Amino acid sequence: MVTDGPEHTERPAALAFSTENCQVAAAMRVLGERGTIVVLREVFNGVRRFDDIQQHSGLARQVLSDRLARLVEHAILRRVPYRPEGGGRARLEYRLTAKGLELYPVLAAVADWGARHYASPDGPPVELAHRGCGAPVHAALVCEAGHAVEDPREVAPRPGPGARRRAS
Amino acid sequence: MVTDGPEHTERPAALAFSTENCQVAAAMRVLGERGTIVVLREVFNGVRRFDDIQQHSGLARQVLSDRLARLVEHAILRRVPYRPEGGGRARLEYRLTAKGLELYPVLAAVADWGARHYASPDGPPVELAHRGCGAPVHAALVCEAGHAVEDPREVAPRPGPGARRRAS
DNA sequence: CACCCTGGGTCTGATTGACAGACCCAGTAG
DNA sequence: CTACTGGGTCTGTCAATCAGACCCAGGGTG
Repeated sequence: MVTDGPEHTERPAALAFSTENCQVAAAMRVLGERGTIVVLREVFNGVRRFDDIQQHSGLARQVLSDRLARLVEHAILRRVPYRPEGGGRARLEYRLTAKGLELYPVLAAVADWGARHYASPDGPPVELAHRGCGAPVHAALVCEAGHAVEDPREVAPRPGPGARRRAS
Repeated sequence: MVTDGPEHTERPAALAFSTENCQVAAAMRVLGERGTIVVLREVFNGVRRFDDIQQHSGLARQVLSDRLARLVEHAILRRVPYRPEGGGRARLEYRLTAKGLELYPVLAAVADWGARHYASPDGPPVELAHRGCGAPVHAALVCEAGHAVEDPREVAPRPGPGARRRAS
């Protein structure tokens, strides 16, 4: 289906299928509001308290409040109360759930693409490292037969198990 | 840095660094507006004409117009005029550039996460296949030493070459 | 030639989302 | 008791998105 070839004379196959249950659309309903990915970047980088996230990300306070609430509601983040060791009142931090940690490939892929195309001359300010060996970590495409898919042109979308014909 | 461990008593290291040149933020300035990823989904799936994209995605026409213009401006998509074979007026389609194709890991990662957490009982309506062998393709984390990183907890963010101290 | 149709937009008033700044309340410490 | 701080919430203003209508250019047809 997706090639960059001369297919403009045929109706694309994808048009015949419904997008109602599309996994990309469903994910973007959760992740796609302004600032959500940036909030996740902060938490993945260890910045977990409301005010720290707000100042480091530059997001407006009630946008941040809304985004955090939604991420908690979707079980991507959880609120963890704690007491600072030097004493003082109970505070709150936001931590990733297992579901939230599964967003690491999304964040890594966005970071890789951003670094490749928009990095400053010095390179990106953050890189991901493999704890085992210290080598940098990247997002990649791999197939279930174990092949590394280096060229995006080797990927073809096709109808999946939940594909439904559009009523038209 | 990012563990889910008991680090809440220390200031997170990431706070000391500026986010001004962050690759995630830079990418999200391009990709993060409402509907952009969904537009890219359409084009990756072979839906390339304005009206087809509009109807299939459900986006409002001037939001779509704006998003397409921005994607063209950022050299992610290009406009290609063509003539239908049965005759008729010149038409336009939107095609991915090489830079645009490099977003496949982003789209795949989003799709994987969406399918895992929000798929309908039948499963996702679209899957990606490896042209060489036909096996399904996924986004994965790999390190530069060649290891597959299966557990997100094995990933640690660290300051990269472009890391800059915050003035505070 | 005139007329019609279609494709890729653009426009408009109404609704919703984001902003800066101010404010609030609860939990501590002194 | 007062003061301070942390995690929010509120308010008026501005920006983004919506549905529906409209526009214009490039064709084909009679």
